[in-house]
Amino acid sequence: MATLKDVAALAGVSVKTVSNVVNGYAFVKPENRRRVEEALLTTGYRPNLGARNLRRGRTGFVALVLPELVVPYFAELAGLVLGAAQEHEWNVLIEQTLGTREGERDTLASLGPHMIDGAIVSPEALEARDFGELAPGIPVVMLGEHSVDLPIDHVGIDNVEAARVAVAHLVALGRTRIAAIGAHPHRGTAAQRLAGYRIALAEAGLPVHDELVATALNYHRRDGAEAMARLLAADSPPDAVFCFNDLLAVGAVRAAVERGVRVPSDMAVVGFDNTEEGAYSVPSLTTVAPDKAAIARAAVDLLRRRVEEPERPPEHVRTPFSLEIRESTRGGA
Amino acid sequence: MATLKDVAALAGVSVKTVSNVVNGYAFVKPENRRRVEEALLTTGYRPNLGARNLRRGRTGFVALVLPELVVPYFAELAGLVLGAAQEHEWNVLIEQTLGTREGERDTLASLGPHMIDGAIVSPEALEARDFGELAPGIPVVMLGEHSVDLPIDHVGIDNVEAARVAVAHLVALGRTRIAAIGAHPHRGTAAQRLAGYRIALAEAGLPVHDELVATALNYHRRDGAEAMARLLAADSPPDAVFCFNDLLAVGAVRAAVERGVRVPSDMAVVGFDNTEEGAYSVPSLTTVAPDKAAIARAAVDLLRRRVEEPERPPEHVRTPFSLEIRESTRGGA
DNA sequence: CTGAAAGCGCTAACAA
DNA sequence: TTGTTAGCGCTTTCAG
Repeated sequence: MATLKDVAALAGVSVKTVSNVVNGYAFVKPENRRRVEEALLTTGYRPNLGARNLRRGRTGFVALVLPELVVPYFAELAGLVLGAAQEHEWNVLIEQTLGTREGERDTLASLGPHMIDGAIVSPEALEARDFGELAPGIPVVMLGEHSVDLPIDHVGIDNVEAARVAVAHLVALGRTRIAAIGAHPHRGTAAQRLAGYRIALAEAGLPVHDELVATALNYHRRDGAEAMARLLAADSPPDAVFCFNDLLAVGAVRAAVERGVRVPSDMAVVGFDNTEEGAYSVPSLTTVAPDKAAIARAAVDLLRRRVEEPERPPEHVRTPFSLEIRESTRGGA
Repeated sequence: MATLKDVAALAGVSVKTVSNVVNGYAFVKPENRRRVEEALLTTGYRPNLGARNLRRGRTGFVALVLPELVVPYFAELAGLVLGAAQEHEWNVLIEQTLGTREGERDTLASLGPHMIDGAIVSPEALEARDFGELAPGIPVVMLGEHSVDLPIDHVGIDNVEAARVAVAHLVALGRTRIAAIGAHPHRGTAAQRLAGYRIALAEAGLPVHDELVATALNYHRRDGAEAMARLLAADSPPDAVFCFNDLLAVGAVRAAVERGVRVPSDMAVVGFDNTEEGAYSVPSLTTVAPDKAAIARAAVDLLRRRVEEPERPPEHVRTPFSLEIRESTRGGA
């Protein structure tokens, strides 16, 4: 593998000149430039980015730390982050934490402060205060949970309002026993969505029945199915359900259908995330649609700004969302 | 950020000793070890992996090059590769090519031979011969398409046989007008699955009707829906369809249902990939289930062996698959 | 405009 | 057992 030195020797110039050509420095004698370019070609020189980075003190890598790639929301988001990062000439290192706190700690710790220029973290189990000690000196942008008190850049939607809108939609349909699936003791977003749910019910003058709030310790299809099974087994089952993500909703729909409960006539279902899966499922899923592309762009952008200017005050970017109304709350197929 | 030198100064020893302690070298005088460990702690030293790698000549990174993370099969596979790589202390850099040939070329080229120890590539548009020139000197393991003539490590299932088994299942159900969705002019796997489809029909003494073979230039849900719409609009529509991936199948089911065609009674559907989505869709999807964990493990393992021993003859690992029979070809819901 | 040389932080050969 | 030192390949003063 040819090095700068090899090229210089072949072209009969110093490494400096070669370096200048490679890095597009303007003032190089045309004759030298020509010879260097020729030598570059014949050697098939490729700069050693590791060495360059060591010298420059940056790596060209950012880490994207997320719970699980099998969760479509994260897969879609990851794809968008990859694209956004590419525009800033960043390569993305994806790390799965599997949602455990150790996973999230280890990941950030193991990369060390040297291999990455920064990290975009979508925390699940991680607590706010972990961040400081965890990634000392690593610029971090946080996704999802909104904790204004933390001095960390953050991007996400207004989860309370989004949940409120979703449940208000069910109310407007005339549903009165509206359940929620996805309550979770330690997840900030879960708490916020639950709050939105409660607000919507209160606004409608509907009581909050505790037995209609189903906990889900994971947000997979299976958990949604199990939660729905529990709700249906109760004395007076719900006539609608707001699920805290699309995966839960898909599982809930499946469990309902298996028991002969028709969606949406017997049971209206709203999800959250607007994954492509939900748009094609039968029935298609009404869902809260965060602007994922905006989230990805904002996160990468925020990270870039923080890298360039480490001392700037942390920023909280709120991205838009909409409610995507589909068959699971309509008459349709 | 503390360096080795800082630690050495603080502990009153040489960098060598500190390096020895950090790297777990056994023979260090206990007294020195103690002092170094203390200095390590008070400085909060973290090794600069970039520098270490520059010295060692390896990077600790592997690239996983795939078309799109929004495709659940790739998301699931990526998750498994991440896990398998972790066991070999590799970090994974995920690159999306968006299925274009340029994307695949650029990706491999841009990383350069220096930032990654190797690459696992799931090609879509890339042609066999591209590989040599593309990644000169980079150890590469190829996923998916099986091209024995290429001197490159490779892992995948027997696509011809898998397709044959899938279609034979439809035949056994008594279906006689069995369509295929997913024919593609340039994809090796598409050609193989089509071959398996033809073999199964031939074995059953069924004719191959060209109008029952639907092309799909992409393998997304939308493409499946469109293909199914075309098939249903024909004079004598099929009574079963074999889709070359689950996404196509999901789209096909949706298009059928929208037109009042019942699955499976009017139209049996088989997919390919065994994504979680298919297991929870309504009706749940019969599908060819490749052992994705085995693929991920084999790929990482093959890559490790190639990195260690660059001159070994290329290997072709064939991973197992099974046919997962669910509601879309059964009586069920 | 270009060359020589220092040095990013680390490992390893060689000495002591 | 530990210290000294030479690089890994690159960028970047500093001279010239």
